[in-house]
Amino acid sequence: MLKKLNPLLHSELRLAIMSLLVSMQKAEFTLIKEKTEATAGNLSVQITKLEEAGYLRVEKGFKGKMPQTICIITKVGIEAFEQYVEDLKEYLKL
Amino acid sequence: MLKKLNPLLHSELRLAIMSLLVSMQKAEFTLIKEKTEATAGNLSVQITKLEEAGYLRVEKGFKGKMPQTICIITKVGIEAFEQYVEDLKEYLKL
DNA sequence: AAATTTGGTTTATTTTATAAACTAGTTTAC
DNA sequence: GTAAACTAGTTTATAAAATAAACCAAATTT
Repeated sequence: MLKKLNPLLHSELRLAIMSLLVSMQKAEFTLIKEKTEATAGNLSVQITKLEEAGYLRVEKGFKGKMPQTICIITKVGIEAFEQYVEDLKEYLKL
Repeated sequence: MLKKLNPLLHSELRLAIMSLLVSMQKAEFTLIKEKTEATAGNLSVQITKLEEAGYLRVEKGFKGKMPQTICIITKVGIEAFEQYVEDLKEYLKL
């Protein structure tokens, strides 16, 4: 019947992050923060969870003198997202 | 940008309940329990939340001598479900 | 050079989901 | 006919998750 939804993706903020990255491939922390309107703390926590799952990679560097965190979606992440979409479609009757 | 998802519907079990009711219009507690594979306690709690939101109506009666709880989806519930589907589509890029 | 802002992380709190325990009655087996 | 097991739930406690608040280090502005 209905498949169990991936709990890592079935979260509004994490889904928004992944949705953004599916379109853009990579994005800065600050951009993700603007687009999702999340607090920095919440975003930091959720990015770490996605990173630990291997759904994205984090590259830390500097932009001028300011620290910069870039998130890059992985193949595993893209596949998980696509699977989640398929599973959800059955709930939504699409 | 991305709309805020209705938190009442963005829950795996509650979404499964509503998904079922969108197809069937009404269903017994026991049937919903079988189809969703939820525990009775969890189901009871989530049905109450959906009822309090006016997304479904609960009718209590007896089937022979056994108590019976029937859930009937409301217009408000159907509309909320449809709106949720529209909002989610943007996250899923459908 | 003090105050504010940027770009975050860590920790604490609140909310939510889930399971365990309980209630009330019914059916079955002795 | 009564004890045991089952049905159909509800209530309460616990676990997990989301979120916010507090913090840190460095940069920028005044």
